[in-house]
Amino acid sequence: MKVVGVALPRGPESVLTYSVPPDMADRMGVGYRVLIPLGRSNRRCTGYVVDVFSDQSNSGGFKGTLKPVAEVLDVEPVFSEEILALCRFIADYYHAPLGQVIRCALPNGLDVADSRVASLTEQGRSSADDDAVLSELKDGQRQVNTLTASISQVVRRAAQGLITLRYELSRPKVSPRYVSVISLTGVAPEKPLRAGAGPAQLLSLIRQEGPRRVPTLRTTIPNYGAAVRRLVAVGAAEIHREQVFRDPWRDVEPERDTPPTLNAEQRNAVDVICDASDQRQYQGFLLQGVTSSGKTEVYLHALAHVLEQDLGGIVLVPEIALTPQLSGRFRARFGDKVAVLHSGLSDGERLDQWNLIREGERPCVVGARSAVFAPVKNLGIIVVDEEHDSSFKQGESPRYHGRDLALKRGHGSGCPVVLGSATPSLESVANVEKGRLSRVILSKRIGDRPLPAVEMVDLKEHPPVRPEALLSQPLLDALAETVSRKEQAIIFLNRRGFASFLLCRQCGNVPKCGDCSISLTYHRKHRRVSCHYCGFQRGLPTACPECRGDALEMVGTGTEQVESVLAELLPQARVARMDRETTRGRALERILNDFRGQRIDVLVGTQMVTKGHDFPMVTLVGVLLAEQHLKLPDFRASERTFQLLTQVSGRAGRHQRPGRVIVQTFDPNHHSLQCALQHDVQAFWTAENRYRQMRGFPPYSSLALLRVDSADSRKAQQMAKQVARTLKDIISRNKLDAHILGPSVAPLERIKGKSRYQVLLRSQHRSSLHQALYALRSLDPASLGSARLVIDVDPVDLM
DNA sequence: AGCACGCCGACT
DNA sequence: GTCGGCGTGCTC
Repeated sequence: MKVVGVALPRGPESVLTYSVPPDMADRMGVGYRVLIPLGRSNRRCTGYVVDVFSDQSNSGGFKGTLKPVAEVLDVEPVFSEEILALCRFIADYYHAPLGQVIRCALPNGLDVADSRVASLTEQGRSSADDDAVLSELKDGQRQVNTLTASISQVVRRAAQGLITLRYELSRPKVSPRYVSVISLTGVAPEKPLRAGAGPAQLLSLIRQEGPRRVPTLRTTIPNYGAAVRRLVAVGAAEIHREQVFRDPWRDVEPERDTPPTLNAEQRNAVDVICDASDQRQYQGFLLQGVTSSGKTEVYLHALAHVLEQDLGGIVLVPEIALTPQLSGRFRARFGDKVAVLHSGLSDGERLDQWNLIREGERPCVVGARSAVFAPVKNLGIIVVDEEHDSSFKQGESPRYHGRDLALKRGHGSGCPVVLGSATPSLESVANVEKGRLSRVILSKRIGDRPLPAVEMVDLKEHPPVRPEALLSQPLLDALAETVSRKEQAIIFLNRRGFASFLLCRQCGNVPKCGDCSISLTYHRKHRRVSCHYCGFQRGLPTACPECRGDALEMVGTGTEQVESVLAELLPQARVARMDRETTRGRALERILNDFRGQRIDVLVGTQMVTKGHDFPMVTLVGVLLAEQHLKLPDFRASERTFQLLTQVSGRAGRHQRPGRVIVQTFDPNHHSLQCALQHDVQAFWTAENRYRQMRGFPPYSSLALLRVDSADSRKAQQMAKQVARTLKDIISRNKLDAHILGPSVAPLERIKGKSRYQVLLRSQHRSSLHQALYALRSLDPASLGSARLVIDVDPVDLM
């Protein structure tokens, strides 16, 4: 009897063993999804087959009788051995359950599971009007967990014979979509159709234009449903079902472009990458090119080469940069070979893209971090654009880093991996020095255009003329000048809303979110305050919630305020704003198009404006508060600031006209700012490296952040102490070269009603780190109680 | 995650 | 006394 190991997307974290009924044995294997009975109720759940054994001796030490697999859900595997190997690595390295990792690697919404469904019995129906629980079921059966009544209430009524409970398999949330297509059989209708009527019109339409999708006839054929039925009835036409691919490009005109000629540096970069690809060998590259040096064109040429060899490629980009413009460039070059995968897609669109990739129809994938799991066959290249970007790290379990997995997958698949950036992470630079990555440099901007001149405006010398909007005179002058030349400007401030917080002039109180230790941000447009961490909102308080005084003052500048003050000070300019608030749904596309089409002169925005955009007429970039992030309690604060400044500066002067960047700051001497001013990446690394080495931070050590969350603050603190004690114990008992920092209260002390305490585990050797983390599993999980322990390996921020 | 079991406070 | 609340433990 065959036996399989099944990993589950949620719930039990270990791989469970099931026997395989003989009739299923040849219809499944590793990579198939199966339904398996679970628990004493044998509720059926989706699981992933990760092991197949030919007999029961390999069942992982489980003693009892194995339950049989209930059903095979797929006709072909949904993940390959290659992807499974990657998932196992992630489960190991990031200390996440294997099933959860596999779930992340697959499109959403495919899972099915039994859920408990309640319906009324005859007896229940007769008393339904006098019982709140029963009356909810009058319109038919309902899933028990959607009822307002508690489970025990429902169970009791079931025992009384008022309700029947049974399990029913939920439908998958997404599945392929089909449409009916009508085509001609070639058989002429026996009796001639009445000329001019619906059926005759339809017949001649199909004769002229070929098979039609039935729903499209609605507007062209009178009474189209009847016409279709009639044509089929007389034998002239037939209906078949055809899959429709929900297309994210639906309304976007396909463009074609011709590859430009590369300069010598670009040519060289493409050549070395293609060489590695031709040899089907893993090699890691760091493509370090100043902004506007044509990195994307290098990717495009390398991909073109790979696609010519009938191999596939994956391009990972930060979510925020995955605009229609960027993916449009790939589509313009490679047409229907391109699939996109990002959070803006509906589940249906994503499933269809994923299936097209799996079937080999779309060998080129452009997507956000989870696209590293894309089922591309015969990978010839993986590109990670803006590799330094912290959004490649997933903020929830499994907390993987897309860039590191790209390297891992390339290693496993034997293909080159290209990490591109103007401001590489210190980790990648260190990997160059260790010989793990080969550095390829693009030192020249396209067309030998100079880098923009960066000027620092010391806000102590030039106090903002409008303090509430952080706008100094030099910047305002430059803006006016730019607009008068019919050129465009970008103003960057990494803070949404109108005012960052309210301050009571009487008692000094700053209204905070009830669930988070975060001050509430004022949004003028909606006259509301909101918490940027949990989304809590309320109307603008008229009085101080503490002292009831009416002296609430707005403090701190956000993009909304900058937009409004600019509109007032520069009435001749058309000012728009781009941040999370103004870019809901398709609005991002509209703003980008308007800016590109010069229907906007000045674009005020958050981080969103810094990434990858290419606007020819932008000649001025203003940074309102450059040191904004330098004071954060995070060892990467300087690195972030340098990267952000360099990226945003790179938006200026990308085409014919020279660019100018004005950086406002109260701290003009900080080395991050100075290095960005001089465009001196090398100097920044040298200084930053020295600091990291001295303090023992990555890349000179490996870190894991252990965070304990609990609604009960004392419990969280107590558990963090226990985690620290356990780790200390493990370290000394095994003589590990690792040590811990903390426990300490997290910099963001409370989020969504949970108090957070943390312990930092640090080691020179990754293996010691992992040994300690493995041993941590001996921590009695029961002692955690209602507290939750989060393990974040290689954290990108320590907040 | 979901579900069963078991131990305590609020009612008849 | 019992009902029904929720904390704790298990799922091949």
